[in-house]
Amino acid sequence: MTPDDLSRALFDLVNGLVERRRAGGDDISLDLRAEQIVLERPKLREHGDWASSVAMRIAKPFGQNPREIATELAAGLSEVDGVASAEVAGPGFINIRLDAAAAGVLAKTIVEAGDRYGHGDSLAGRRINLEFVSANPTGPLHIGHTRWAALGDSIGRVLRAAGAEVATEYYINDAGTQMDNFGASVLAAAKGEPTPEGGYPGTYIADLAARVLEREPHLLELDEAVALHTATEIAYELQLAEIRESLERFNVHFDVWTSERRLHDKAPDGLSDVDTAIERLRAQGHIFEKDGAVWVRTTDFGDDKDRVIRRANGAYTYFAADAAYYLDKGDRGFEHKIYLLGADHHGYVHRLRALAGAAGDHPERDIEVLIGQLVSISGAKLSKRAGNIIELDDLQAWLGTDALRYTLARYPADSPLAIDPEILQRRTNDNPVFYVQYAHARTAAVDRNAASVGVDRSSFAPELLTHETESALLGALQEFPRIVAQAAELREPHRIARYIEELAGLYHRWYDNCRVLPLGDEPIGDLHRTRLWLNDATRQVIRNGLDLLGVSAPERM
RNA sequence: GCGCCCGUAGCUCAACGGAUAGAGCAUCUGACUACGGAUCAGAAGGUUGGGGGUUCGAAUCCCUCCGGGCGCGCCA
Repeated sequence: MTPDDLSRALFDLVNGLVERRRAGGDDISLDLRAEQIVLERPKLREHGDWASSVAMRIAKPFGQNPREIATELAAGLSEVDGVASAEVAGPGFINIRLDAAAAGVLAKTIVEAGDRYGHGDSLAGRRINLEFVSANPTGPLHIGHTRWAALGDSIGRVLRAAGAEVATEYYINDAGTQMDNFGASVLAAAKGEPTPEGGYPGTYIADLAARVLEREPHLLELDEAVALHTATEIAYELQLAEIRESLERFNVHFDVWTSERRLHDKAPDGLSDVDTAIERLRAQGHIFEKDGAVWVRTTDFGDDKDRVIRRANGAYTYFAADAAYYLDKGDRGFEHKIYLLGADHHGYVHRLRALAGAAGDHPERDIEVLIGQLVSISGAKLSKRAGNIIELDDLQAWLGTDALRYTLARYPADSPLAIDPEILQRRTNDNPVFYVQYAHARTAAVDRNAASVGVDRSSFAPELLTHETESALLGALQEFPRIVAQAAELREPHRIARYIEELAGLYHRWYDNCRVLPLGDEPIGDLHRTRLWLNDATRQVIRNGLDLLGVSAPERM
């Protein structure tokens, strides 16, 4: 008996009700789809395993008191196989309780599904392009990037779990003046000169300069322009490699790395991707020229002003490469593009939407911009090497990948976040990640102990799982696929974290009340063996949930 | 000035338009010679920034005011 089975049964009952009324001459206009029959997990256990508010929703077209409708539906539900009881409560809620066997079989279902439990097809057939971090390759990743890295990677995992085909992408801004300033800074450091105007501060520049000199000992003997180019290229390569390594260590993977330069490269026909992109926008009728510059009429799509795409001096703006990249994503078959941007870039949202519109796509449907607010952390040491920023590498070394990733994924992106490093370092239930990981380690310990005293999985009797902590635990386990689907739909991985925290709590309470191992010389029975299945199922779901967040599920701690 | 985001317990934050707004921390009281006490049981803590509106029902949607963050280049 899954929630889907239950809502289907309820749907049939509602339809039956409508037909009977119509046969009785009532004119009821109700167009109810099965998806609209939502079952909720009541906050209070005494309200049953599942609850539905459908009677209140359809009361108006029925022209009838919601409690009367609920009473009829509840009577029908009580007859459904696996339903122990269905009662009317409050203004017209139907509270449903499953019988123990119907609820308990889930334990075996989960164990058999394994890593796949929780995965679904709610986004099947969708091809989604997910771009995040995309930090300039001119320095180390900082705390802001760290939040988007954790969040973006988890969103990718959740979308895949919901059946979508996802490409995670990192856009490398390796063209433009910031690269010139970067190279000039490195070269100046190599010469022992002070940081030039507009250059990058921080001792990491000096470190890069030393490594550049190692690679190219004759750098300073080169012609100035050649030296600048050489320094820029080698430092760029080293810095980008460092960024990739930081991300890999942080358990964040990108499928595609796109270089902005590549978009400016001339093809054999003399046209770059950027040139082609502008022509494609022109063909759509959204390009005009003014004051010697080339513009995109982004105001047609809600932007507050039109945007220059090619300056009067002939140089392309950042926006031009972005247009080319956007079109490239579409050409590679991604209809849906998600961008994860920091709050300081929210002014760019209208431009991106306008870009989609100007390219002939749907500006609302085909592009989605998620804005992440700032994150702060008290007591973090500022990176001297990178000029008073907080570095990802330092945070990771300080707090650990698991604690950091979990914490950053635990809150919705759109609210500013203040992290307390003291709590993250504690190994008690103050610290949610340890609370959840400990619950997992405990399931593993129970498993080991069960094996050592001979409790095996040779029988499964779900009707024995009657303790209130068991039905509570089963109820939560049942919910996991819906939580994953919802997290994917809303792009909110924090829902996974909140869920596994609740699950861990329910597990600990069950553990305190229901023993898997026999006590003293008590003989091993079906109840012990069945509880071992429930232990396995909980372990599997906690592990699957942690995996969606990129956090490890330790067997021992 | 215009635009986007936020305002919930002392703190950090939850809550598909649903029932008595929930967790953790901090505070107070309890439980180990029983599968890991890194745990569990309980107490206390709120006019969801203010005021209107929409409806069976609003922290959630709309309007307005107050407070905070961020952004408004032929920069990237």
